[in-house]
Amino acid sequence: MNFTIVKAVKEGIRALYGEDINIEEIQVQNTRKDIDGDFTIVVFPFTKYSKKKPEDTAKDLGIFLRNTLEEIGSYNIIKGFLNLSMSSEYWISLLNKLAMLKSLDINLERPKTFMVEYSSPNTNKPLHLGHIRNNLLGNSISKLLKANGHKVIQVNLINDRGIHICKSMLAYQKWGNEETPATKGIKGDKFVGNFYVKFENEYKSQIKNLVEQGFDEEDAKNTAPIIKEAQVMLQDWENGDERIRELWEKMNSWVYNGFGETYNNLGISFDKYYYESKTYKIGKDLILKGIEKGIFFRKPDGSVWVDLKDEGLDEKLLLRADGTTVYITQDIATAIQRVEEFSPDSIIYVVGNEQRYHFQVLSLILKKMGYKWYDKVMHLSYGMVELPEGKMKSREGKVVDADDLIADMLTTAENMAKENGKLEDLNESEKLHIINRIALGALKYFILKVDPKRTMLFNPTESIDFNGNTGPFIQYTNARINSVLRNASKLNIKFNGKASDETRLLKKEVEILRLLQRYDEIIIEAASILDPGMIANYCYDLSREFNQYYQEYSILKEKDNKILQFRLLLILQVKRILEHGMGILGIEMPERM
RNA sequence: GGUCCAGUAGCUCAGUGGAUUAGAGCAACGGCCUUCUAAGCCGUAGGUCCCAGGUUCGAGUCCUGGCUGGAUCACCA
Repeated sequence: MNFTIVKAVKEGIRALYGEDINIEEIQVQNTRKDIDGDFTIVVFPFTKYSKKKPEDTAKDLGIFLRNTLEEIGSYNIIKGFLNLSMSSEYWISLLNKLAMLKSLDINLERPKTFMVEYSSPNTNKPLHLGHIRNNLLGNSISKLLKANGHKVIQVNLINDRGIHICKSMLAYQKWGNEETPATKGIKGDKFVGNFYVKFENEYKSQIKNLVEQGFDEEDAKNTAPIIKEAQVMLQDWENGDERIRELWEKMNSWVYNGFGETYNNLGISFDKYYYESKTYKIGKDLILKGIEKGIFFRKPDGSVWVDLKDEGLDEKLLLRADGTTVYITQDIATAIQRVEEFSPDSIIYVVGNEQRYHFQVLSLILKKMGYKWYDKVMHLSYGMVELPEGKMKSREGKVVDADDLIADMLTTAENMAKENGKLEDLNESEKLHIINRIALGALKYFILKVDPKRTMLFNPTESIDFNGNTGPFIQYTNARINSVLRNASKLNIKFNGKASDETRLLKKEVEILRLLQRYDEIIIEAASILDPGMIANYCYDLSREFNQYYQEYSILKEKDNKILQFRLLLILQVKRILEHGMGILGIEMPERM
């Protein structure tokens, strides 16, 4: 419709003032809520053609548009703004068209292929709230792109090797006593994470001792015996030492079991896993070849670097002096592998904003290596989740653990249901199912409604809300609609799934239709800036509109069958869009609550 | 110090092609359940949109400078 109006305005300016204007000059916006109208045209830019006051120009244009477009019912003018109100026939046909759509996904002639990498955990510590934001964002972005008609490959790159893993392995060797997650009765990732903490504690106390003996801080960090041992272990690992490899595989499998449980709870899955341990060698070879080609250079100590000064950056390390690889080494290899295997149009890395520099460097190195697709590497850089006392630090144990948080949400959801006297007539498993959806809905919505690039604050003492602009509010709206539809069938109301042209519409109904009309626009825009928050806020607005409508007017008590049919169709479409939108956020709707 | 990001109500956040009187939720206060689910609805109160300039008929939005907070510039990942 938007475009139809723009075209008509262009014609109008030509007919009225004889000027052929650029369509960029024509601004058609959605009319503000408190003003009558559906679309607003800003007429200020046209006054230079009309040589008239804005009000008079708007009047000319209003008359012209009303005569040209039958969809326009009426118009009004406020200052330099021409507000158009569409006819009720227009809205009803819009609703009927929407109802006939098989899918709310955008239909694209030429879908693109996106690879979305997210989660990418280290196998030395359990997941925390920051990872939750990452996982939810990655998952939701993938769904958002799919809803836009694209093909999406969701991948997870497991950082399963490196000095950090050796730290927990070493601690296990020293203090593990052959315990396992099973004998201890705790989740595998937690079990391994504990040993990582044990290492860090021992490391810290060794540094402290050395400093007391007169070493300076840097020296102490480098010469502490335990870090030396870990470095040796990393070399042994790279050399394929069997005992080390065995331990490594055992501990990693514990971690994967633990992560699997958390992913499962969050409703997240991947199409493909990449393991750093399998790609780092390819990366190393590529670097060595790069030296021969003169792309990279070796320093006297044997370490390998790339010089990015001509790109405005610094030198960057690619291989350590002892020949072991760093993070970026395998990222280079993985990117190349992915392009060869899937030739995606874009690889989106969902990684925290602290790694901006890293991905800038990655892309530039690929460019230097001669890969023309270097600009397909896209970093979706999201903000940290902070606690009231500041950033979360896993080494200091100042984190909100992912599993604990999910468990807390479940308890809260259960208490809320009890308090409100809900779900009492259901059996345990039904109750659990619904509570689970509500708890996760609250958590997911809380995280995803915030613009990804913003640093967000989480206050654990003020637990996540279930009222207001929240997931449960939207789920509740949907549950109410379900209830109306159930009652309709109990009352033997025959629903014919079509609205009649002759239905008279309430103002509130038009407001809802206006929102429904914008849904595809919202999906497209949200995808273009990779912000699921837009979807969340849209669903909230729509839910609010519906609740106001619901409170003020009765659907099922309506005597006029035409109106009743219209209302049923309207709320069914609201439900459909809410489900679709929340689905993009990875939030499932309970049938009732 | 360089680069990047952010600063909107007491708190958490919308406002993303400049446009009509800057919006929600939470917290506070006051109303609405014999009427389709009150996890809801209505109302009251709450603002120097960090500051100063500039562009514009018009700036929370664009530009410049500054202030504050965060990230980053590692043989960490």
